Amino acid sequence: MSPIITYFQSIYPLSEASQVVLASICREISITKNQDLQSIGQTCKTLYFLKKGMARIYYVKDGMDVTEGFYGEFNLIARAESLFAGKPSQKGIQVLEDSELWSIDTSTLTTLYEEHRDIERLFSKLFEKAYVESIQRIENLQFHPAEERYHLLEREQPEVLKRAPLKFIASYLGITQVSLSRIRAKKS
Amino acid sequence: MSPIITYFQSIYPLSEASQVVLASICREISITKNQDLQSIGQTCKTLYFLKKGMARIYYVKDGMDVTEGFYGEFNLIARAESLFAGKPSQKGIQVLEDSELWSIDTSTLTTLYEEHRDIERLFSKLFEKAYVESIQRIENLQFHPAEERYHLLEREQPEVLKRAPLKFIASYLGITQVSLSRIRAKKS
DNA sequence: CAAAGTACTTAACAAATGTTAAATTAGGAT
DNA sequence: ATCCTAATTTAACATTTGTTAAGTACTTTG
Repeated sequence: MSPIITYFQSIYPLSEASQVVLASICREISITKNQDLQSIGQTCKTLYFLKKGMARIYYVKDGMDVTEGFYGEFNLIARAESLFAGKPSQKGIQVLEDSELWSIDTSTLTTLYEEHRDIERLFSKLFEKAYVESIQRIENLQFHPAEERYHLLEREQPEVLKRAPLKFIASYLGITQVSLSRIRAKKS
Repeated sequence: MSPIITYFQSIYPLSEASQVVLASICREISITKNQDLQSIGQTCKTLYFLKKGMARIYYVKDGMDVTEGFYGEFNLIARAESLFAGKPSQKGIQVLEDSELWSIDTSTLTTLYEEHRDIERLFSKLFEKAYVESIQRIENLQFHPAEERYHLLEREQPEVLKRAPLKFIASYLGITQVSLSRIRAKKS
């Protein structure tokens, strides 16, 4: 049993048949450090789940690279705003290290929905999960000062602090590299 | 045809039968200014759509009242993090003025999903929409300074500036009332 | 190994936002 | 209308964060 199917089962139970057909449309791919999985301007038509490695979604604002989020193993990676609207995304997906992942073509996936209602519900649940995470992120950004946001990240995604360069972490937290360096210095 | 069904149709087309059964579970309710529609601590089991009026979702952090979002006519109002997890919400829903709305009990709604797949998809779409809005809100909070966030709100939800008191708007923007007053003063 | 680039830190100063408190204005209640 | 309260603005000062620039340390590469 592929580990991604095991993961899916933990989110929403699937029939035998659904497991098989879903596994059949998951492609395994590898990608090397710093490569773009999806570039800015492409319309999101593929979902990804990391088997090994780490990725980020980013965009460019006023010429500055801004990291919107970090994604580790088994996290759903997609640019929802593009996927749901069918429009080109202003965001790209990049891996921070050599990574292996599963990719799922969304148009193939949605054709399965008719026959396999459990698959449709599985992905509804995955997007619900992503939605709830985005709500929590709003809370963090809205009322925690930069230093608290840093410690929150430290608590909730400690791997990010080890695996991502400072500039990505800083823009993710909504502050400058210099500010982040200052916050780090305070700790010791 | 109830206006709420017309609105639903614009999101996802429904069969005649689905329209009728869905309309039958929409209850119309009225509530007076400053009342809580849902209190902090309750588990979210009801979805609301405003017919007339304005509402906000809020929570309390460090004794401070924080407005998470403002909702106008036909907006889906729900505390998703509680609904999807089935756990009590740390957030409340309050109306800012005398309001009329439709309420939908979620457990009744989900029983309709089995027979009416279009209804299930409609609500999936409504939550997708809310998800995309939350992603945009993250972008706003992450990289716009307070003054830009204010002007964004002015552009995207101008009614809020007229209908909500300053303190709610300030906490929504993630700043103090005093800061917001300063920003306003600059304009003229 | 040397050189060049990248990542990270530190410092000094500027700008933005927070804090406290007082002054002003607007609305509601009687 | 008048009083009372809540909402908003203004001011003065403290703190946080941004900006620029320099310096150190670490990687990569020839």
